Amino acid sequence: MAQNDTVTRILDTAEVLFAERGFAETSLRHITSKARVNLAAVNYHFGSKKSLIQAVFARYLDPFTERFHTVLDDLEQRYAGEVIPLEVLLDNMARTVLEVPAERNSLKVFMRLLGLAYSQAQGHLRRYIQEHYGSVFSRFSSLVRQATPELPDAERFWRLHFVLGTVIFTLSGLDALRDIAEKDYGEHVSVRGLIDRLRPVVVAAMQAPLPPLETDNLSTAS
Amino acid sequence: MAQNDTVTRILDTAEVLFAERGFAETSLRHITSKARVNLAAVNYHFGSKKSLIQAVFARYLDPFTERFHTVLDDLEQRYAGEVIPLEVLLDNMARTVLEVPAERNSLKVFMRLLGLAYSQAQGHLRRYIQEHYGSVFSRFSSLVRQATPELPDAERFWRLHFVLGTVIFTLSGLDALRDIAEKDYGEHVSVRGLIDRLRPVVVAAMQAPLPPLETDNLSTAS
DNA sequence: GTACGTTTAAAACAAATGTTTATAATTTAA
DNA sequence: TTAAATTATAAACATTTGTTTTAAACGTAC
Repeated sequence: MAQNDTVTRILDTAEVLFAERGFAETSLRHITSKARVNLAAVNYHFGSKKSLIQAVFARYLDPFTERFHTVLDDLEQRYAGEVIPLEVLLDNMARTVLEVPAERNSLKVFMRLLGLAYSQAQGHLRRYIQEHYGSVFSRFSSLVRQATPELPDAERFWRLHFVLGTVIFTLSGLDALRDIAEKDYGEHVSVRGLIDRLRPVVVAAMQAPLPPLETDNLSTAS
Repeated sequence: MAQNDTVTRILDTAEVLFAERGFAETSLRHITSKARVNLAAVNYHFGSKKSLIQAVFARYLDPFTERFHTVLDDLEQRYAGEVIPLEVLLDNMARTVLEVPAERNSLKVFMRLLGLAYSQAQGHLRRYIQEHYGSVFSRFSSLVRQATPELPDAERFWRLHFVLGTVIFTLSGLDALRDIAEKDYGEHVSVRGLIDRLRPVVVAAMQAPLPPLETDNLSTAS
């Protein structure tokens, strides 16, 4: 057995199980038995379950950030000081997101993991992602800022997260939704088809008219 | 001690802890100790942890569906055969969602629970919600259909879920986002303020131009 | 081939989990 | 007031969890 075969097999199995059932609901014994690997191997190679979770993310996010940085480099060079249009930015991001997991297991797993990273407690994960990959997001949102000068900063911040919510929520719950869509509308939808559907919606969301100024600020509900 | 005091105290504590940490990450001992109630009380009053989770949801969703049905009754009567405009439908739904938890703990908890119901495994919960509250959603989406006749059925289906994703994702992760927004833009945002921000975005998303017809269907990625 | 660092293996550990049981306390009704 | 039903309590139960330990197998360089 090659030296890193165990590590790879653990990661391959873990990412699928995590995506299917969440982090807390997936035991190391489930992972190791399905991967046909000894239980202690996880702690030996990764140190702890937390580190394993982080390693699963790193295997997607490391190549993604690297590629996305060069994509942004290319764009900045091509537009040479000119403002990069919003749709170009969004399209390139989508394309990069699609490319990275294409070689590996599946995009579905990746998006589901991203959704979990948001929704599950796992404070250590949020910290890890923020710390290791926060800079790419900063660079991207700075470009988005130049592309949407008409938006107030706070408004753009919220809309980016609105859009992020749409994408992650949809793609991470894709399986269930796809089943319904296929049953009710007899239509098989691929991930790429979904992204074609998302594009006009996302662009329209970012370019929606500004909300009316809030005159009263006597908000009560927390 | 009043007879149902224990039940109420368990529910009050459980919903907060569930919303903070998720279902699997919240132990019955944590709930009962914080609620100053005996551990066995949960199994005595609710039967199991799963049933407790369902009861937490029922306490929000039962009054919501009841109210929303009468709201829809009123609307149908007021528009008497005429098509109810999309914005009216969305506004009324938002208002109903806001009203129900206003009297109780907080809207934040409710939305966070909804987000968890989607993202956590908890197959029993999805089944429970579908079975008990599926009819309201059916009625609502049928009205949305009449309000957006220009949308193909499948497209409307997906856009409704896009929008649902935005709202649940944003409101369920509200705390973290609000902290950032307040720190970076020095702006305190209330839930109602957020909904004012969401309204134009949601409407724009639903009315976005249709995606181009997909000519090639040779999708590869799963 | 021997010695040494690395990896795998089986077993055991300590802690935490949901649930059940047996008993005590309390409320309810007659 | 007393008998019965309901609710609260403490303890124990049986699993499951992540982690550690100890020893065996493996590979590699001298």
